[in-house]
Amino acid sequence: MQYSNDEITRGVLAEKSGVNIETIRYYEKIALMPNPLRSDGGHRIYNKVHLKRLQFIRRCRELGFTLQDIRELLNIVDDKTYTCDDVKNRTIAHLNDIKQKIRDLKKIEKTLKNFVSECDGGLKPECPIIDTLFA
Amino acid sequence: MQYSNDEITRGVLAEKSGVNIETIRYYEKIALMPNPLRSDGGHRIYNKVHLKRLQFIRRCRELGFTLQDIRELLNIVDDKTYTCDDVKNRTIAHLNDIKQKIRDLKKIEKTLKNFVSECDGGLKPECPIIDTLFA
DNA sequence: CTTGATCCTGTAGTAACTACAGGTTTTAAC
DNA sequence: GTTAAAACCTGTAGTTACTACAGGATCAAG
Repeated sequence: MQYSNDEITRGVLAEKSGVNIETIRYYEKIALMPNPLRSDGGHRIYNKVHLKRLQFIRRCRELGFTLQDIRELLNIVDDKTYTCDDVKNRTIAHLNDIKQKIRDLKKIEKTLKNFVSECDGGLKPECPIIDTLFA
Repeated sequence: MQYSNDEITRGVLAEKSGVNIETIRYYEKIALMPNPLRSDGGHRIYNKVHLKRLQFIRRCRELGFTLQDIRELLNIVDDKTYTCDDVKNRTIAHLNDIKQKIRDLKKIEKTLKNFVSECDGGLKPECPIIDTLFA
């Protein structure tokens, strides 16, 4: 069995997409990726459509979308029932989540900075950080 | 069986500490919390020392420390082998993680904002966000 | 002494992967 | 044509930090 010009193995798909080879199988299991064709011996055969879809998923993940978000996006794209309005609103909702996370982390950052500034870095078993957290 | 002045049940400990009642059992299982005394009938009996420890854990979690970080902190505190220097360094290391996370999220925020600004919010199945992610 | 609240245990589910074992197929070299 | 290594196959288990449930026991109040 030979893979023709457009056809690639899972390993090659992993390389080209930047997605872990095991993760590809995982996405298939949870039906984010379709069941691919198989060789006579049972090896998966992928093509450019799979690659595009997997890259889409990877980019969405890098932007912090959950797999559920991505599933919904892919569904409306597959259906062609999506609108720019819908996608925009989903993106805004996600952006708001991200903003909230940044706010939360900044609060933590501030607290940690205060903690660090109160430590003399001495070598005795006494520390204002521990004292505060145990108060 | 009666719980005396200092002694409290798991439910009360959960309330006072702000930690979920099931989570308390989880922390015991993974040995972050010690095995408490038991009543004749097998119910857990906690006291103020448990409460302090659990609050310490909760505060650390709220600051984004992992359970492994907290385990190490508790170990050196229990041992009395901790120093201000050590705690300070751990805190700085964690602070750096937090800073990195903020940077990562800000990058995402920027990308998402760009995406949103490019959408006209129309009702047709065409959207620059989808186009970009699928490119 | 009954009843309802709380507790007990073990186990399973969540998100999003990642890694492994033990076996088969494919490919390249000879 | 054979062999050996690389890549693939499957199912399953592990990761983090919980949370929730079922089915039963205990506890406190009336």
